[in-house]
Amino acid sequence: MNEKAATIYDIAKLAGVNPSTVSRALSTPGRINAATEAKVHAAAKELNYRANPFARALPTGKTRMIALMVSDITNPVFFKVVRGAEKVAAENGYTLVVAESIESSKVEAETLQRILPSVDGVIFGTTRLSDDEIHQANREKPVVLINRIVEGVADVVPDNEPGIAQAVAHLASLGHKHIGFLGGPTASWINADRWNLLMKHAVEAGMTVVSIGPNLPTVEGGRDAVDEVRASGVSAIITYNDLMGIGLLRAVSAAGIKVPEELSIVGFDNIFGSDFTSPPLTTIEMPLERIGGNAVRALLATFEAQDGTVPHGSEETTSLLVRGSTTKAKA
Amino acid sequence: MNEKAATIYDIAKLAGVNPSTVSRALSTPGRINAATEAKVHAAAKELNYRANPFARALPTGKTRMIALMVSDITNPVFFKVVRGAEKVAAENGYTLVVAESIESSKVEAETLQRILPSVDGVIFGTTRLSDDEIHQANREKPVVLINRIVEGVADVVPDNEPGIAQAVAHLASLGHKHIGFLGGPTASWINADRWNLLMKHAVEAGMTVVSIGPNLPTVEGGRDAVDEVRASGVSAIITYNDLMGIGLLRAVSAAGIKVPEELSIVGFDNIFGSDFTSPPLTTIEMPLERIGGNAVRALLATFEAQDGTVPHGSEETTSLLVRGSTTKAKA
DNA sequence: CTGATTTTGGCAAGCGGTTGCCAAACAATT
DNA sequence: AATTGTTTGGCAACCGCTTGCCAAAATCAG
Repeated sequence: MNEKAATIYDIAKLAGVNPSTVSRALSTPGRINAATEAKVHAAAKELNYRANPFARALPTGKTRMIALMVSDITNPVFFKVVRGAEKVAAENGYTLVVAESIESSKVEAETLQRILPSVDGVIFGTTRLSDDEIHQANREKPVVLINRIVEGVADVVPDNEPGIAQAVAHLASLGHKHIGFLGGPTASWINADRWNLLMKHAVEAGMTVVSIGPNLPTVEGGRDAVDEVRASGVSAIITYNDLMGIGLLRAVSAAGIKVPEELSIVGFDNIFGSDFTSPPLTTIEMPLERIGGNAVRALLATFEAQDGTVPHGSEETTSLLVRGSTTKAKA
Repeated sequence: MNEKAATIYDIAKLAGVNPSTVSRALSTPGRINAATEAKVHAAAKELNYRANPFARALPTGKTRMIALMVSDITNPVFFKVVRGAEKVAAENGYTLVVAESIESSKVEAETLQRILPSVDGVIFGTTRLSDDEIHQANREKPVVLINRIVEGVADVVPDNEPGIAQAVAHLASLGHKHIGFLGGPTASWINADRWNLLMKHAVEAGMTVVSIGPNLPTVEGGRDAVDEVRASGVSAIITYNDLMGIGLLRAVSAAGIKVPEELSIVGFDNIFGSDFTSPPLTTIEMPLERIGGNAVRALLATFEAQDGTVPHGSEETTSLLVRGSTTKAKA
């Protein structure tokens, strides 16, 4: 429980050199004589030395830790994002701190305050923070936003358009004329983006499209939309996310409406479990793991960039994944 | 991006006192005069002071960070564990670092080495590490194990027995005589525990029980068991976890076997999505969120305990959650 | 009102690294 | 061989906070 870790002073003594030499041998390869360097490394190995990250962080200000803030860690959308981020962070010798804001901007702000001093930068999953608060954070430490665009702040947002275009084309080819969009959080940038793109493509395809909700972006939110969906008379509906799609699918089936024969449903994200339903949910896939990884890469890039430029967007894209919840519109 | 944070020296200057007084005012309430303390607090507020956690960690050795190691962060079993742990950690002013070992003991050992110096203690979700490696880690920093018991190391393991007893009783009351257990990782302590308890209770209930697999503890692992399950002739099967249960349910249905009429299936854990299937999976519920929270509490307790005692077990228990995947055995 | 006791707050030494500066040692140049 | 240029590695200050020690100030007893 209490083996005291070796310090550079221990190594210095063992190797018969000055602590500063040890420091340089370990963190500035080439700065000192190769033979001395080898001797120091040998001593370090022998003592099973691992640098105290705090002692290192003090003078340099660099902690090699990155925070990833998510609104709800039990939301499966984040699983793969976290994995992708964790993987890239570890590859680069960084440690990822995952924090949850429990869908509350107050908690999020507090957590941010608690964590900010400990990390070199922050990635916001879906944040509830205002643009101002984000700018404020960005003034202290580099920030990367996932699925949101704020002027002057780095972001990673995949292109929603291909997936939506494909989904619309898919529904059009199945004869759907009047479709719906079950909306999620109105404050959400991505919700607006998806809705706007859907309108654009639906109109271009000669369909009419209506907005339903907005509801909570959860299974319950989907379930609660069944009356409104039914009342709207649409033959197909695209939901803000899979959670809502799954909730809707299950509630609608329970109400005796056949999916997909009487109602086609398209989700968004391809989360874990979206293929567990009967029928399995047709969905627009987001490359979540790559998004998480790219967010970390973007953050690391801002660490390098002394010119203050911030990376934007992403080469990532979305695409339709046709499963069982869509079929021909009833004649 | 670069606003330099205020230090206790800035506060000291503003409040007209010595830095050490500031330090005491902030971290040892009552140590100094109430008026002075108030003055310091006012100054701190004004400068928007937040202590540099690294500077604090250096002399004290306490980082107020806890690591939670999980084998696979995309495994839904961990979502709630992480949430519970994060919540309790935050409540106590600790920051949770979640690390993933990608189901590899090599990665796990490396990650552990990287993280250990930064944290006050470690919680192992399902670890692949050997008892020796765990003891080694426990020698450096306090360790808490979830779902595993190792001599001399603190653990949080809920009682599997009630849930299994209830599941057996449930199946017995439905007329099942010959049941199966689809096993997961053989090296897993909890897999053995579940199997042993199942044998005990099945025998007591006058049933026969066979072990099938072991397979991977994933949806694929469940899917791959369909032939063996079919060959075994069991009328009901309990799977090591829900992932396997879901995989089996879907594969078996796809093969034309009706669930639950021809085969009853009981999962384990009640993970996210286990109610998405048709029929929804009957499962033995684990109080995952509480387990995560209790693991953190256990760790915090060892921080306090100077006598080196380690907490064991948990008041948490398991219970059967009957949904749609179980019914009467065919006559 | 004086001596003893308790409060209060300053001083300074760390915690374990990093790094600018400099001198000694060595190599290269004429 | 003398001079200039490079390496190499030691010294010491510093990062921001904590804490043991001590003296001055305030409080309490007698």
